[in-house]
Amino acid sequence: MRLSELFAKTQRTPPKDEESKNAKLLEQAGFIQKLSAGVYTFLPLGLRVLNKIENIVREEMNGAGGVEILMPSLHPKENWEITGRWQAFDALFKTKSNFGGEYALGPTHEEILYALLKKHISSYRDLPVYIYQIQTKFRDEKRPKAGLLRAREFRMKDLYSFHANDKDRDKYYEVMKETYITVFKKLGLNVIPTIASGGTFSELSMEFQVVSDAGEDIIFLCEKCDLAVNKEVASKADAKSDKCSNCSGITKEIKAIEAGNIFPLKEKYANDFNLNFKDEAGKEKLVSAGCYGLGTSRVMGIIAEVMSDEKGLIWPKGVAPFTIHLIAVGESPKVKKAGEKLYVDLTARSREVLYDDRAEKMAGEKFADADLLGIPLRMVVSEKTLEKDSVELKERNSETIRLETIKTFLEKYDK
RNA sequence: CGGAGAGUAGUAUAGUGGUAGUACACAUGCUUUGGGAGCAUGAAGUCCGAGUUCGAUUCUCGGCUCUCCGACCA
Repeated sequence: MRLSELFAKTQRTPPKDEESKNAKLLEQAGFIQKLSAGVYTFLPLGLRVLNKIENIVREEMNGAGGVEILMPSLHPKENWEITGRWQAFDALFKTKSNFGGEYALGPTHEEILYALLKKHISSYRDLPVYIYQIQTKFRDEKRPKAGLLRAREFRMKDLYSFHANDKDRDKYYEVMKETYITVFKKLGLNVIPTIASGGTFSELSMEFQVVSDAGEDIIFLCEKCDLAVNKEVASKADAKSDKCSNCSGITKEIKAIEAGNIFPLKEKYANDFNLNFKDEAGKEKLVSAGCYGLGTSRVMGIIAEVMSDEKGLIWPKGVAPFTIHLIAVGESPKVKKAGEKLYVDLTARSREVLYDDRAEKMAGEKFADADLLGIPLRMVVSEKTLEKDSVELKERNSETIRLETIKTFLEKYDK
């Protein structure tokens, strides 16, 4: 993409109506734009990051046997009355049709998926199934905050697994746990699997926490055996603030952000929806389920929150909006021509290049923008570099600048 | 939902009971081209409503919005 074609501008100063680091940086760099509290537009660069994140998640879910679908956001009131959550779910957005009928804007999709599956599950032969979607969720938060970390409208991957028995379900829970660890690694995030509250229908669950002062959660992490327990369930899990319940090591109290959460649903909603199947003996049984959530837009916020310096964002390679930020310095025809050619050649080699071809911009501003946008590799072409048929290369997370001939650089991507 | 703070141009800000200023961005022209350039000209703004006042962007009240702290986060 050419920067001259990117309508979304960077700001020289951070926005005054944001306090959190992720919102400040992402808005200043033109990745997102606030519409109202907790409601953001994803601008071209931000959407690219979000898509990268979601594609990594998608790939891993598929790898774990997940089958993708897309459910509606508009949920008939009736579905939510079946579980009692039309009243019980505080953050439920409710709306009405002008022609009759009330709806919820989906904050989670058990109410829809269980109803859907009644048509598709009737025998143990139909199980297990692993169904997921990546979709926009709505939660009427009393106080949205911290940019993408707690929003009213956000993106989430939610996978639901359905099993013939608890043992099978527990096995898949472990599969998902490993899958989540892999996913976050690919996303470039260090997560701490943490024992947490499972809410009303299961004793415990597992959260994937990222250490950050911006976090809303406090976890107890053992320095010796790496056992982590969310403070909210410390007593339940027999964890203490200073001593590990597992190995008697010392625990630290750390602030963290929840990036994902997996937990058993057991038979709770199967009971509400009467979702059952015939086992081998022809006996009717309730389907046992698990639920696995991962906030993809929140992950984008977390990365911005924990990976940056005073100059701007620093994206991990896997989720960066582009792999190369190409800058043409100066306006000489020679440089312009070389820049164009590099852009075309690299794009032809499947490199994702953001080309700063803005003729009217000073070099300084281009460099400042490159730092702000945080693309992993900066490539500069100028009169000076062309004297040696070269380009200048600099990683965003390093100060080292190296010169490499254009030929050598391109050859790396030939075959 | 309780508490606190803040709303002035696209962005960031100054200021005043009496014609609203600066910087960047924007438009036009000339100059400039390796870390947010220079000169000139131009366009663009006081969140909404009521009250006080001859006159309110400024004072008072109400509302709306944003941010932060707390509660909540199934």
